[in-house]
Amino acid sequence: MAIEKIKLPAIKKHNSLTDGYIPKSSKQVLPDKLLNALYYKYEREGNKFVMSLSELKQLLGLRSDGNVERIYEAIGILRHPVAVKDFTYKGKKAKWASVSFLKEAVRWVEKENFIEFEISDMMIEVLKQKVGYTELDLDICSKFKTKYGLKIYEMYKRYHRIKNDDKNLAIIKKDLDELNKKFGSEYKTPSGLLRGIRRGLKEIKKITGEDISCFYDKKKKFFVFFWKIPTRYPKLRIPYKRIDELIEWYLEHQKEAIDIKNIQKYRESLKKSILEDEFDGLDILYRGMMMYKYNILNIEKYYDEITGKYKDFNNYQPKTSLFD
DNA sequence: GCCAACAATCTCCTACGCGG
DNA sequence: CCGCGTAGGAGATTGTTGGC
Repeated sequence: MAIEKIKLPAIKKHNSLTDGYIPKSSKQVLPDKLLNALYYKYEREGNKFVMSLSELKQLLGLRSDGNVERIYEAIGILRHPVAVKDFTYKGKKAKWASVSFLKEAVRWVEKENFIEFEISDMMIEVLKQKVGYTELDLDICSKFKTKYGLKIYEMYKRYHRIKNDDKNLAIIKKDLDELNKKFGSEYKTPSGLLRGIRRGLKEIKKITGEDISCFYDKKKKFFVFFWKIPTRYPKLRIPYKRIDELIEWYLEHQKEAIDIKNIQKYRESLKKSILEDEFDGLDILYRGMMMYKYNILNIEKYYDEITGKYKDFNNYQPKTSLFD
């Protein structure tokens, strides 16, 4: 069936946990990936939820069997307490607190293939206040094998379009202490840390294709990360009257959408991201709709390469033979 | 000091067989 | 079907050493 050729973009997930506000994850990426996966569930289902082992493995990007011990270990790390200062919780101001991200995780005998999680609301609040939101794509995050790659990628997503003097270049500066904290390392010299950074940048390039560079400024004593800011397209690139139709088309072909509890709210968030041109894979989706719903083959006729905008099409010719 | 090369250890992933 | 344990390999991580 032709329709299977359309590759739909993954739903975006928020992640506010990118700045090392978790216990030192030593040499592993897994606790970081687990954090992303749990936050993803938290956003959808609140602070208590059950998750099957297979779903968890999928979210962590583990394809093989027999990783249970490693998962237990990662869960253990997220239960370590962290000291946090100066935040507001439920209208009250706190000076200091000792909090752990995960309150408890249980695997009951009677429900063997599931793990029951309870996440700390307070910790989520702290993280939101301290570091804000970063949109991450779990499908991409789960592919990382090195903590350097994942951490730098999270930073990259967070400061993706950061403003600088040079409008075409995003620049982030961090000193040795900040990065040691971020990576959970204890390097005493910049050169040691640079090795890991280079490996991470190489991995990011391999996984996402994004080109990020980094060097150490010896005089000012900080690391400089920089990348080209992609050219901005006009905000709305498809005809306005096609937006709702495109969302319906997306939902029809999006298996994950079945799990969404508040479908109307989800529709609104999709619309907003299309209006702001923040919807990953808009082109593929829109072209897919033109091609498979309307049987339009000369798509380029409606697309302006320079502005990235699509002209509307009027020739309504529904394809009737699609499912024959 | 920094860096490259070497080396020891660790992590991640897969394949396979076993048992429910 | 699912999960568990194990073995083994690729590659990641980190410490060390010698040269500049």
